[in-house]
Amino acid sequence: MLAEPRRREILDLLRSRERPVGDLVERLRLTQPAVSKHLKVLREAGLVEVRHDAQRRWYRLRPEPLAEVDAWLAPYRRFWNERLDALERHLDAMPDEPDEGEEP
Amino acid sequence: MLAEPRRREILDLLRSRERPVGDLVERLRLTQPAVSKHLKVLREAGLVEVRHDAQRRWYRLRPEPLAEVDAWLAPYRRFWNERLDALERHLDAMPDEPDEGEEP
DNA sequence: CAGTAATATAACCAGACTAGAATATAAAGT
DNA sequence: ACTTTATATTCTAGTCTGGTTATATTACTG
Repeated sequence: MLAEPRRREILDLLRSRERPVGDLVERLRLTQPAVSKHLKVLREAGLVEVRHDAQRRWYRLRPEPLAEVDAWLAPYRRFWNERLDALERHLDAMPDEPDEGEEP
Repeated sequence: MLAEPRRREILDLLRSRERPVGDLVERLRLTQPAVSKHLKVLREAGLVEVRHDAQRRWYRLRPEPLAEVDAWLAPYRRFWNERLDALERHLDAMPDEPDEGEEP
């Protein structure tokens, strides 16, 4: 889902402002159907929403689902902060100790 | 990459402690080759690292790459916080207004 | 050294995914 | 009503991916 680079590009573009499909087509240098299909996926995942204005469809970002990703990430953030802190303390305490590491 | 549910499960398991492959195989109820392949992907993405202990391979989490994901997510976090704040203020200010969007 | 345990790699397959071309739909403009 | 503009959908072909079975590798054990 967020692995798809085009999809991430779309999200990045929508972060600054809402945009019609044609605008995204230009910037991504993809065909219009391809973009529409990505938008469909993003819509169904709840990551974007549409506003109809005559024939134009304005797409914009929706915050909630990314908050979920963020929530999933939260425990990892704790984890890596601990580890990095520990590393810092380690380096700070013993600045010329050889590394015990196992590199294949 | 992180879209893969099995891969996320593996990461979740490794968050608590380092584990040998067989342990992951049991818990995921997947065949051993499948797990080994996921681990390869995770290794190449730098998300996990291995320690050799006789025939056993102990896998453990590496913090750095998730920090990158977090960094990618950061601007979105700003975005949705703003939006949710705005929504709150909106609901607070006009408790019985019908819903409609705001333009840039 | 033969045998076994733990894991990795190879070969293969079925389903999912993406992109393109062609076509359909929807709303305006004339 | 016909045409144009903007977007969606369908069909199809190629690629990617995750899983399985079978085999190889690596390290301990008798």
